[in-house]
Amino acid sequence: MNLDTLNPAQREAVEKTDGPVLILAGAGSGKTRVLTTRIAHLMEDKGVQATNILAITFTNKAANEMRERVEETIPGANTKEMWISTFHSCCVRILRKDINRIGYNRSFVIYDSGDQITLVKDCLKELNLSDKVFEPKSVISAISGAKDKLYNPKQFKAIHLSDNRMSKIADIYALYQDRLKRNSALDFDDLIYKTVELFKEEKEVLDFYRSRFKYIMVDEYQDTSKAQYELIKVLAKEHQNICVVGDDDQSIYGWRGADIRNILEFEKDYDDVHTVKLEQNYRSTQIILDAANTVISNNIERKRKKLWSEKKEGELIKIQLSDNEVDEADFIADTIARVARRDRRPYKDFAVLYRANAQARSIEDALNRSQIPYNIYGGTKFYERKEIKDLVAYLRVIQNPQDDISLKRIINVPRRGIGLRTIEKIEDRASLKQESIYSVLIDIDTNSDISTKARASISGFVDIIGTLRTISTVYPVSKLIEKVLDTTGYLDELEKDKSEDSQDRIDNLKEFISIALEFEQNNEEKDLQTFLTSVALTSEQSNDEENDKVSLMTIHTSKGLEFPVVFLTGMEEGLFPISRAVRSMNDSEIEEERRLCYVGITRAKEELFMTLTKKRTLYGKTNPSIASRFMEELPLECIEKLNKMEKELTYSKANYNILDKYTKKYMNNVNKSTVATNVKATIKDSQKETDIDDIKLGSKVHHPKFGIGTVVAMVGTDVTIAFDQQGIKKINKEYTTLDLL
DNA sequence: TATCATTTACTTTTT
DNA sequence: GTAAATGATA
Repeated sequence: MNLDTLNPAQREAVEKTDGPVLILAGAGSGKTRVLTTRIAHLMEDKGVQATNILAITFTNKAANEMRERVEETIPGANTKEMWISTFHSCCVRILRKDINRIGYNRSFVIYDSGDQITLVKDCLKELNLSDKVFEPKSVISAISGAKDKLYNPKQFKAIHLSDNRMSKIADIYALYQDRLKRNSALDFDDLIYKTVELFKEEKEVLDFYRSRFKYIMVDEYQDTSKAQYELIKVLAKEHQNICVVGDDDQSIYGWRGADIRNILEFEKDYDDVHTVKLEQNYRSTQIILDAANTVISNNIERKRKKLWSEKKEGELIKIQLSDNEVDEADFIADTIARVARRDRRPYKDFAVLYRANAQARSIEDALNRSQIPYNIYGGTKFYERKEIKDLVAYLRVIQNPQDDISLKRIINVPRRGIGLRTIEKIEDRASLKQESIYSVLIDIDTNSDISTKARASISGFVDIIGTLRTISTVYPVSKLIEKVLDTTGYLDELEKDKSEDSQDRIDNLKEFISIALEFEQNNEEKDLQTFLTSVALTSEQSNDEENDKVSLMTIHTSKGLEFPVVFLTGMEEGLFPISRAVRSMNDSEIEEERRLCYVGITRAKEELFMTLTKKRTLYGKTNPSIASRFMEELPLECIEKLNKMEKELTYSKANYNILDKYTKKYMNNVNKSTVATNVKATIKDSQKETDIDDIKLGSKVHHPKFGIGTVVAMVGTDVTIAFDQQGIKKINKEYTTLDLL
């Protein structure tokens, strides 16, 4: 194995194969190259068998890339025996083999976040808890946090004994787990949690994998959770041949359970850790690196490192201030067109990055206007579309009829006259008998409290599922899907409706069939269960990367990618760093935002543009902007302002306080008025309109529906009015006729 | 029970 | 601004 092309640090990281190794790999320092070379070195020079290697990544994409590159490095290597996979698919593989030892069904289904919400709602109903007080989303994030930290419901309850709300959530957690098990389902967090549990409880299983995985490598280690950390630790316990690669400065998934301490304290957790820092950057110009280094140096909690490059200084970072998001987008489109022409760059050299998906729209519009082709990454995912989820629910029920959540989703889709009342009755019966809904459906005839009509529909449904179940064992998945769409009448229903929307849905379903066909071609195991697993664990949409298009994505999504020209947009307080207005951010949240900014800057190879606006409309509300504090952290010698920045706009303590006050006041008004009433106060198509400028704070007005009131607040296009009879209401002045008194 | 109107939420999301 | 969830009505 020739290691001469590596730099000294990279070479050290490759050659130090035994014992714990921490590789701190800065952005663009060639870490994938180091990892693949290391695997090749293990096999070629150290005689390690492929079966003894475990390489863990976070994305399927990274796993595939790594496997391909190992194959390139050692042609003919038998990489099939090597486990190069994501945490989740690695765990599924382990669990499918042995989860029955801890009381689960080996043919479990995997629930996505949508299913989780449905299940939590069911649990809330059963516990008679309000979903207003216990918002399903926040309940799930609490449960997910608990699982990431390896707390079972009992432990979770014990920790939060003094906290009433949290201890109620612990009860929900307990029921939630119970229901998952009864449905033969695991959620994403369970995949990790249950594997750790399996290893803890079944020594035999643990020993098997311990002796198999003699060399373990973990990529993106800064993103591991406590549970993932524990999983690796327990596997590596004996041989200690564990190599983790990561960059604490690129830890941007703290909100998803990633525990940055895992990487910061790796040296404490293992004995005799060999640490290698990869600081030479092969990606960006020195100016871009200087900017990135300076910004990130404002973080306190980090391992010191400084990226350097042999590349030339390069272009200054250009900063553009626009009036609003439309102008910002136009600037981006114009600049792309100009630079593409000037430097003869293909469109795929450009990326437009933003903090929130909602920003994409205006950019899309501008690119469309300029006829610049683009690809959007992220947003609503393919598998989250209603029709796809319905279809997947059918497939799941076929594979595992115990899956109540999926069954309830499709029992009346398309409508077959099994209404809410009937379902409720069946559910009651199921929980009484501690059985699955499907088993109640099967002997529905013995059920007297259900109408004959409903009973007929139900046995029709049971017949359909029964037939499909029989077919499923012999048909390939693509054929099975066609059968499902056909026999359930799902496709018919869509075809009857001639709307554009339905045509889109039909196209999506066809797309799903071709995904199934592709699956059949690429996999040795072609059964339904394997297909469903792959659907659950894959979210990447096949964006045609071959094409010459500009890339639009969030900064999160851009991690690990690089582009010659990058636009970082919306560099404004409140948007980046983002804040949820009411609650101001704490230091660690700001540090994570700053790391995100670091990730964004370091995506650029040659040119970087940063854009911001004077005022921005987001979610239908227009607010004045203040420059992001990260702009102030850029070294002056690295930047060039394309237009003059106004003083009020720059980030400073004083300006920030003004914004803060404004935001608080704004939030107060919104809360008060929306809490006070549920009555709609918007009237469209009004004949005449009162000139809005005439209305001032304290004005007496007459509203056609609510009568006389006083204006107590005005924000954006919303007027909040205290009515004499109806209480406080928020009214959109653009759509309402108000008579000034 | 189905459909329409109205309200509500809305950061990021590798699996 | 907008999709999805909820609530009111036929």
